[in-house]
Amino acid sequence: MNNLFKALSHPVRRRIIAMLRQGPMGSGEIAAAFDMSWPTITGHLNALKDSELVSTEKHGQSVRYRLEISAVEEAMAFLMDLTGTGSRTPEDDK
Amino acid sequence: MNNLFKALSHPVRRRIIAMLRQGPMGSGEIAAAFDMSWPTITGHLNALKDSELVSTEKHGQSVRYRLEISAVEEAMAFLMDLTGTGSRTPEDDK
DNA sequence: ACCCTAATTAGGAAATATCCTAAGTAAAGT
DNA sequence: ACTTTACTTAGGATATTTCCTAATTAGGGT
Repeated sequence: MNNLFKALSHPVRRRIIAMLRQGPMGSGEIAAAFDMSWPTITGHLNALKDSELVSTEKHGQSVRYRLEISAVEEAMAFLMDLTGTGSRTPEDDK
Repeated sequence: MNNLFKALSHPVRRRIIAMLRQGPMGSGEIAAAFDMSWPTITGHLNALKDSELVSTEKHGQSVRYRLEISAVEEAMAFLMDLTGTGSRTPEDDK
């Protein structure tokens, strides 16, 4: 939960997940879209993986990154709870 | 937008906004709920104010912090766009 | 005027994040 | 076996965040 919002807190990582909305992409393909070194992007991808916002899948020598909607929904649930009037547990605050 | 997610990225700040769900609170009242110094909590409150997730209102010598639902909704809109299939603009990625 | 209560700002130490270049791994082609 | 392609890990400089204590501001009461 904490890693989730931390992952979302960087503009580059948000842009990456926005890109992945259209479907899985390779690491290099993602890196090419940014004005930063490939290793830096790998670092951001690792952060996204730690947060479970993305998952990976090897396809030969390339690695495809896929957006994990379930994690996005988890973040949304937290925010929804803030706007709604429903009941909540202390669990939500972690 | 960036400040918004950055504000949400710290567990203490998330707990604060969860507390404010039940209504506005004073700075000291909030600080008392944490095992940290009051100035540290003031720092977090300032971060929340910068992100526009909370607003303040002076009431005599005490300051009340209020949750701003509109900012929560802005964050939610970003996430919703990720899960949905609707069209999107580059504006969203900021 | 003086003090108390409520809260913030200042300054600084320690931890974490962000970015780079260089080096390493691993699959695929020749 | 060697090379190329695709990508990650290692190491390190710099920037930012997080937290503390001490000092300050501001309103209210006596």
